[in-house]
Amino acid sequence: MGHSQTEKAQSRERIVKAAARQIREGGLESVSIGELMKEAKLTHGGFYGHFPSRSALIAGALERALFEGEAASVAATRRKGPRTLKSIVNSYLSTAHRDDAGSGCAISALAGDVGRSDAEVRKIMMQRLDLYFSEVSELIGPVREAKDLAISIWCTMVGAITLARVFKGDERSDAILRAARKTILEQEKRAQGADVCP
Amino acid sequence: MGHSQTEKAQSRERIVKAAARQIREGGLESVSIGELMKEAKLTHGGFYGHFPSRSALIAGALERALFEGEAASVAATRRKGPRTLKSIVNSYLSTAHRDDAGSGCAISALAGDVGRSDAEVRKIMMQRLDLYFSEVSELIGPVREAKDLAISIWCTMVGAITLARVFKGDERSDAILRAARKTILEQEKRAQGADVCP
DNA sequence: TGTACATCAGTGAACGCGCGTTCACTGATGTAC
DNA sequence: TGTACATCAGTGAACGCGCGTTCACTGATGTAC
Repeated sequence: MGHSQTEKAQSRERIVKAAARQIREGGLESVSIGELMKEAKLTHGGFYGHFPSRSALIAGALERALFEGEAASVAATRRKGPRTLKSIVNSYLSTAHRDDAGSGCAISALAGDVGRSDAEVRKIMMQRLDLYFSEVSELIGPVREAKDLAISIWCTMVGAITLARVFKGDERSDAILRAARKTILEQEKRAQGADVCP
Repeated sequence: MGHSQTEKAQSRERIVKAAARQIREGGLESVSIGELMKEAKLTHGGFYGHFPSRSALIAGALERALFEGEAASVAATRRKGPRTLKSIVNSYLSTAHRDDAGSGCAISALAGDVGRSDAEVRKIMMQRLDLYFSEVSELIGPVREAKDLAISIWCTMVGAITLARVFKGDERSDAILRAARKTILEQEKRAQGADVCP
């Protein structure tokens, strides 16, 4: 093996990709360097040519997982026309998303773990969440308190996926997703018609 | 040391109590038998006189954590008069609860971990969640879709505490709790006045 | 009441295991001449 | 074009460490007579 930048970069890519999936499936602490390097078709010793330590990898994997999770959501919604709050909520609170944590949103998969992690790791997720809050807020439109509603909607979505996964394999799991979808979409309607009704 | 049932039971109590706190602070996997037994003023070998394995302890600790978390909520609300949805939501989504995961609700602390655990562990949390959904549903009152709203409110509460912990130490953390409280209490009002307005 | 024995919660040394990390080495490729 | 050397991504043995678990033992208490 020579030293083309491309080949090393491809190896690193395989490592990070495998780690980004692993942490979403099994949690931040579920990554074993031996297992990870096998998945990347390398041996364990080579790991330290790419990352200074396991914890540096985890930070990188979290960033990647957040990015991939968002990309998956965009792909799922764009397929069905413009990206609206309704299309985001419906794809986020889908059984497909619940059942495939490994390629889904890293917030619902890892917010609990990240809340117990150090400031560096929490900052990575905080920055993403800020983006997401703003995105939803703008989709709600120029309404009083759109930002608060956007934050609350994100809380509901994250809580719903998390609880639906606790109930996985049970009919109550689907009921949780349905209840959350319904409530969120009603809130959006009321917020946008708020100047009309009372 | 003799063999009074009381003394052994007290030891077990110290072990479970320490574990119930530990899992809420550090996650289900954060329990080390050595550390745990030190906290319980015992040596590590004695552990297996109380539990057949580490995973049996974790199931027991989760049950205990759920029970303690609910007791803490009841204590916090009862202090201020009757237990209403408003008092529950305000104590649940308080900075005190966010900042003291170790004695708080085990759902927000551990739902993410439990979602990745085996069926036995998930069942323990599922049963508790069913109770909580019903309790909130009854507090909302005899309204159409009270159960769905109760479920959705629980999703919002769990998501809000989880995300507020990601932002801990930052002003945005308080903003998340505030936004969720506001939205939930508005939803309750609308649900109960739903036959009036439109 | 006093002695001998049974019980059993807890002790602590020892075990095998998997882990993160280090490091001397390999061998394929790129470069210099 | 061909040869000698430099580079460096990846290899795999070895390390120390903490972990869950086992087990022979201790010693305080309860019980039998």
